[in-house]
Amino acid sequence: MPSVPKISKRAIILREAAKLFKEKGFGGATMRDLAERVGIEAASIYNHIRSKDELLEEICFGIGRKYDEQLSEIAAKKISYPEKIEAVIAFHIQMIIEDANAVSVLNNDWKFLNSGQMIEFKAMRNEYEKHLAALISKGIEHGAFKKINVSVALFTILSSLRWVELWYKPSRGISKEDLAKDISAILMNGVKA
Amino acid sequence: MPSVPKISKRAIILREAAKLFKEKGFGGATMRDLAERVGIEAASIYNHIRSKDELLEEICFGIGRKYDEQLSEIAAKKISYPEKIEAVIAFHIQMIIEDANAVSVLNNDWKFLNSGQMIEFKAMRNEYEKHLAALISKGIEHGAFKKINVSVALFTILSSLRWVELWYKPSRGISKEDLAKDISAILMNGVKA
DNA sequence: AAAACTAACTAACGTTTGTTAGTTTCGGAA
DNA sequence: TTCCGAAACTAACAAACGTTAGTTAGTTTT
Repeated sequence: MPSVPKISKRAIILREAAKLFKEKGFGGATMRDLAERVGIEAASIYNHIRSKDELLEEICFGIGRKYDEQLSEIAAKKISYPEKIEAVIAFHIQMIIEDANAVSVLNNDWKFLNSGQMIEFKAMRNEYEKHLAALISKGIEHGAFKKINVSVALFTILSSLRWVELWYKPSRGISKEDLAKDISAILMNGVKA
Repeated sequence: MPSVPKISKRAIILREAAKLFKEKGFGGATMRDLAERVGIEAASIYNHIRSKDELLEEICFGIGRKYDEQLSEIAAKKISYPEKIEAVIAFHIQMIIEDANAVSVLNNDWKFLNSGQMIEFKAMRNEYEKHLAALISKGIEHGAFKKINVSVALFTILSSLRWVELWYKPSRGISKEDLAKDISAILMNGVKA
């Protein structure tokens, strides 16, 4: 009874893999390194997973699905378009903070997915961007946003969120709510006085 | 006389290395792969360079110095602070477009520098960010910018430029001048109508 | 013409890599 | 206690890695 683990070893391996991939990159991370962090021998890992590739796949698509779900939820809400964009900004920050390692892997190491999975991943990402672009387009039509280039706005917003991954630490003493508010303020109203 | 190359082989190797590192990451790139692209055997590369690490070092610091120089030039110009920030945006885009591969390596693979060089690199980058942050701070003091969190503004601007590396291709039919104008417009005045 | 240099080659080195096979350990159910 | 399956271990594999050694052909310098 005391030995029933609350978190499965597989989950521990995935968590440590995400951390390791973030630190060293998928190519630079070794199974022996991962094993040491988990506290077992490299060969023993294969009692829980099929391959190194499988780790990457599970991290990328696991997080990817979370993004999809959240975006769909926000899109369905009955709020204004600026509020929707602000909600997207807030949940991106939320994801980065509560799942920093996995998000980093998704952002940086997706290109090491094997070819079939990479095609699937790109399709998923394209759809996400299209979905978000549609929100901006409609916002422009409704007069809520300036008549800006939608692609430029889309990627400016998405990219401006990515640095949070590298920058955020609780020790900086700024809450995620305040951070979301500050970033939203800049993207919505700009820096110019 | 006809065999005097306009570009040294070393330069060709560096150019191809940047392209290869961008595609596969530093860890995923192999010397044999690089050699094939250059059209010689892997061992022959070592007639021109000392090590794989040296390639990374030269790419990262070469581009890093370019950034430093350009920023200093802009800071010294007698123009308004918003104009300075816009000039920074424009030259970042310029760098990304004319040296896409090397910029990508600097952004993504600096963490594979060996420890000494990595310390040096981080110091260089910190100084760059400080330099740019000072521009924003002074802009706020002069009343040219809103009273925003300087760090947040700094990283929002820097990050919002990085996607250009992944997104820009001439085939999209937008000039770098127009791109700079669109991004500047969003960062200066926001998306809200 | 001799000597030195450049830049290519082939072959191999010692490691490290992801992974497999076979074996042992151990906690819980019967 | 006995048994069983899960999960650890040790040992090893073949492939790939960055790099070195030794050599050779062609060019430049003296």
